[in-house]
Amino acid sequence: MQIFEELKARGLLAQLTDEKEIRELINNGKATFYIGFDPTADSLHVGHFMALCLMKRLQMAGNKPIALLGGGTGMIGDPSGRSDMRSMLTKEQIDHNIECFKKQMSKFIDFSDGKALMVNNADWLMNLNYIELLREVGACFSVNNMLRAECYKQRMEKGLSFLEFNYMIMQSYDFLALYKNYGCNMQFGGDDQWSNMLGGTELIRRKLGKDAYAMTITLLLNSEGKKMGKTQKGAVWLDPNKTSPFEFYQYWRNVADADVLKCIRMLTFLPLEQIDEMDKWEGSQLNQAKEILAYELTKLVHSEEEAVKAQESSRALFTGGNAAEMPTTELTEADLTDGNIDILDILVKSGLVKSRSEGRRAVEQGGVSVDGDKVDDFRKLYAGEDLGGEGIVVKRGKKNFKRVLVK
RNA sequence: GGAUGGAUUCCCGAGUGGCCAAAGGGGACAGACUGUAAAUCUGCUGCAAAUUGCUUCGGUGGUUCGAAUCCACCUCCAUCCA
Repeated sequence: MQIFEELKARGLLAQLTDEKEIRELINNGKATFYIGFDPTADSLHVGHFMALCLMKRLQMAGNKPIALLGGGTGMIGDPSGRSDMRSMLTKEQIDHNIECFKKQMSKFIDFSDGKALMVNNADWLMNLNYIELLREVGACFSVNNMLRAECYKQRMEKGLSFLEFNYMIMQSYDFLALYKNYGCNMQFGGDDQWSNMLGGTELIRRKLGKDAYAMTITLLLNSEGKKMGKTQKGAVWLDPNKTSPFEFYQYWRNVADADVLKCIRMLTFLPLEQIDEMDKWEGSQLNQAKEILAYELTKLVHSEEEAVKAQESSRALFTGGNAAEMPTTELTEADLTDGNIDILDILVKSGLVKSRSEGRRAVEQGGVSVDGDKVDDFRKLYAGEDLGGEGIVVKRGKKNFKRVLVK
């Protein structure tokens, strides 16, 4: 099966400007394509991971990827799919985030020997001259058309600043610049980028009279239509310091039945035949599929070793046993009062709850246990000595565990 | 620049001088049931030394015994006019 057919079979393809041409190019390894990443945070997340996988797949098929870091576009902020304005990032934050992105990306994509490129659009966007840009590029855009673009629609009610309105123009200019400088003839991205990407192909056609192509991948939505990879605490990060491999594993272990196969298909590199086989699974058998999903993704993002550890811990914890590998909080003597610490402090310091009030509620509702025993008094004290060595395993709710020990 | 309407807790949204830590809904969290799923039911949802105290209704001042609520100024947003 060729790459284009594989992408299609995995349900990754959303919209394409020219299906025939794109298939021809990527199946024959003739595409030089780019995907843009705006440095909005200091770590990549699951959405970026999908884009990186796409990059990797296409690279393996002989195409040349360009990872575009949005040092310039990050200064503006993409309004697509947003109901309100992004908070403005400073130049320093953006530079820092870019450094973080670079490190993480190098783990996935082979940038050696020019097999892939990494460029920063600050290199050409920051030096643009306003009048020149308006004459050169501004003339090619119809405001009427721009206003019709899907990505601005939901902002028409809430308000859209001129700053953000220009995002599309910057992204289009990127495509033009990459086309000219690197012969980049294709742009890929999430489906929410569609209108921005079309802006680029249109600009290239007008300025150079050349054809360029755009293709979007399906956004990973759960059965409720919400973007996956988000928890109430925020995004599921790829940085192990922001989302530990165990938490990462657990996120995927807990996806809804309706979403497992879709995730396996779209996110893992497992062969399609094997996935089709799993597709027949039903009911509680799907639990196995969830384990596979969680294991495979943890392996891809972190390492095989981390995946094994996370899986073992997870199994042990949920079958009532004790696990060696689990998020741990180390306390010091300074956290103790007269050699003791109360349960609420333990909960707060381990991050299992945000405040003592919340911890108190959790205990009152019977949601807290220590080493398997339910805690029924929120005033309960623990002696420092009891937390030495292996410490204790504190559980809040069904799925939040933390080992707590005193050094 | 002018006119009008608006900003309330995670989100939507009620509240127009005390009975307001603030209705209702959504979400989140916890419990029951389960398969670490979904659905359903129940509880809960500012902070704390917790039958009490403290801090919150865009910001800053003011009126008042008492302000989310009244007044002044400011900031931001929407709609219409330029």
